[in-house]
Amino acid sequence: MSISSRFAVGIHILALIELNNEGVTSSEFLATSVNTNPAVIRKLMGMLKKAGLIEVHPGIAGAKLAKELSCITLFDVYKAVNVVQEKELFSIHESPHPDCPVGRNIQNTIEPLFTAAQLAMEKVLRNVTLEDVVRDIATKENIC
Amino acid sequence: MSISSRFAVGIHILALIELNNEGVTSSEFLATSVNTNPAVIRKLMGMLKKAGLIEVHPGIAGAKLAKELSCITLFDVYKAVNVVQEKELFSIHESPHPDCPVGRNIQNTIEPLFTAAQLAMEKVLRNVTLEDVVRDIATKENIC
DNA sequence: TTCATCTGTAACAATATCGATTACATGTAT
DNA sequence: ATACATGTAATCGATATTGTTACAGATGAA
Repeated sequence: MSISSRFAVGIHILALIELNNEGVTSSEFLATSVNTNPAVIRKLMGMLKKAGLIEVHPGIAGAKLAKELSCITLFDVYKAVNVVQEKELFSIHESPHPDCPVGRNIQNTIEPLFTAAQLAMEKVLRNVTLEDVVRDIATKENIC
Repeated sequence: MSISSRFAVGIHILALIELNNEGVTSSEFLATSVNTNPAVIRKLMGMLKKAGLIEVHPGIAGAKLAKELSCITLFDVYKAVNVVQEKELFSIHESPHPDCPVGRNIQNTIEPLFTAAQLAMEKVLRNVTLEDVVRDIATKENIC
């Protein structure tokens, strides 16, 4: 199991919109960089738009960031592209047998533990902004 | 996307082996409590056995814990049942375009961030033992 | 107005994983 | 020998992902 690459692609899209700030960042342009289909990009752009992260308009080429880079965290992207639902990173088997002490309690016992683990992961995502990502890319470019 | 319920079922199995300590914990007994098929349980028992968490023998009914409850963490179970590979909780799109500054750096930039998030989640799992789980179940039983 | 170009979106296929099911080989004790 | 357990492979339906095609709708320029 892996979390959908929509998350990684979403980050890619936002970083490229920023670094291509003076150009027109169309779905086709993005698709070439990501190496996928423009329709896939447009679907993701729709999600990012709905989450208020980018501005994009029908018939008008190009997307722009709707927020400061430093105000967009990886968690914002993660929620925008809908890869993991709240409290559902781990799935719990349904309908364990109620006549068994373990069966009738396991869900309630495990759920807060799983949620805590998920929140710890998400906390790391909250503490990284797209500015950090873009800066890292810029640094790597200058070194090479 | 959700992490396979094999993890939750693995915890269920180990907790029930403990609480049924004086009885015979066969795959059929476990399957009834979990509400699934005995073959599913046997497959999981094989994984738990391979990881050194339980003892179980062909032809002999019942499984026993191979370690102290307090020495088995949720992380041990998580690794045993093979639900998430190292550094692969998040998937990253392959083959981004090397002619683009973002395309040629995004993977290296993102990977450590994703790994850090995964490790934070796993750290929580390392800090919970099956003893904690069983104690919580026992507490819930006494209250009811 | 007409046309080219872009976004928005739906439908569909290929692939992978999960969980359940069935079947059967193998091991053990009586 | 038989009864019963584990070990394991094959298969199936359901679901999610990713890519692909197609087309409707919006926009701006000729």
